[in-house]
Amino acid sequence: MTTKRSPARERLLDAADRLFYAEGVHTVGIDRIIEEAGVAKGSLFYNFSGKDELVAAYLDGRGERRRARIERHTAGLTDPVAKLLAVFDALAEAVAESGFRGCAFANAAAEASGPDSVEAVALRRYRGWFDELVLSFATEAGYADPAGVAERVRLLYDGAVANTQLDANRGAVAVARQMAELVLTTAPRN
Amino acid sequence: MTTKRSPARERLLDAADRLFYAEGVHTVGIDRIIEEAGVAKGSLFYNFSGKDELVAAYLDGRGERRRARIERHTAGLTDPVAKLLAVFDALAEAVAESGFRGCAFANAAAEASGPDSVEAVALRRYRGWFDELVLSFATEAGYADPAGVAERVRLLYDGAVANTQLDANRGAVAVARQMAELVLTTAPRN
DNA sequence: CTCCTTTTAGACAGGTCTGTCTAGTGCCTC
DNA sequence: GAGGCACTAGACAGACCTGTCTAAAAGGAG
Repeated sequence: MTTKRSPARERLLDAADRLFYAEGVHTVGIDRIIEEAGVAKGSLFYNFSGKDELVAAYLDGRGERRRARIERHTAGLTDPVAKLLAVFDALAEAVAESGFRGCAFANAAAEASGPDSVEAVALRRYRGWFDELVLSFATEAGYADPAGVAERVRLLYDGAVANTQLDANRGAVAVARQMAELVLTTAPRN
Repeated sequence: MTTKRSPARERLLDAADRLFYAEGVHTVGIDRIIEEAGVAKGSLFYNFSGKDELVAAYLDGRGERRRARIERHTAGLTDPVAKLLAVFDALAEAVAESGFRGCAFANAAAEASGPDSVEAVALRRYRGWFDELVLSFATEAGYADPAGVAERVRLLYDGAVANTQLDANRGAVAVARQMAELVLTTAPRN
């Protein structure tokens, strides 16, 4: 009952995270993953019910790491406006890592088979969390229209992600942060 | 040598446009397309060299229609700032149509097999065109930093697309346009 | 009417992909 | 040392998917 995890499971998740993110959930088959993980095919089906569950675990891991990263950047900050800006700092850090290819959830959902697929469900869950987080910061900051402020911040965030991914524009996050700063300092507060 | 097109080819393109956009290039097989088009499988391979060419033709059509839509919204306008804002009006029109599911190029590229795939090539072509268009308007408007203005407009545009798609947020385009207006009226000019 | 292009229906081949199954191997614990 | 857990290697089944092929029909143009 210890928290010790089997190495096969971890190696599978590592390989899935790398390959699914870099090349797409649909493009990468389980044979590629078990080969990269150095694991027998049986181990995949022993640890996961199937590819779908592996995909779900991959997205869960991505979400958890994103949550942790934002947490790390907002921890210690008391000003909610600073927290909103720190979300962009967290993004800048993610973008700076090699192999950035946009939002894992958005990419996975783009190739999903339907609105009930694990990819679509994971996307909705992630977006729900993210929307709520930004809205809670905006509310905490005492803006007259917190939902409107949150919407603008989200729009800039998504724009930065898309622009980085589509145009390989490395400065997009900084620009978005700058624009967010403008929005946050000029929006009316209670 | 007339411009008359074979109905089979057109019906194939119609079906491909609908299905590929709604469900993804990878998810939809040629059997689905020929069935929806009411056409024999042989006709697909008679009119196209294979699925890749059909995908390329689908994306070409999307690009052409987007170009025409923006052209329609900017035609008659003389003020380049108004032209930049008209790009958002064109987007608003596209978003209002039922079944909007984000950028066809970005979605296709997300499930592409590699950087040399027809999807990735089409995306780069489209982004090149779009970047150039926005930059040319910004230059025409006489901004001190046309590239910076273009970058901000693109970021807002992409953010609006992503926000509409990911959050089913119908007001995102209007918000993005508003923010663009702010950027365009406050940015320094020569 | 005749030629040539386009289209049809469907069988078929060859590939890939997920998932199952078997038989056996370490390894840890009791 | 016995039993259960995690894992291995690989064959195999079954589904799906692209693309080919055949034999024939429709249709317009000269």
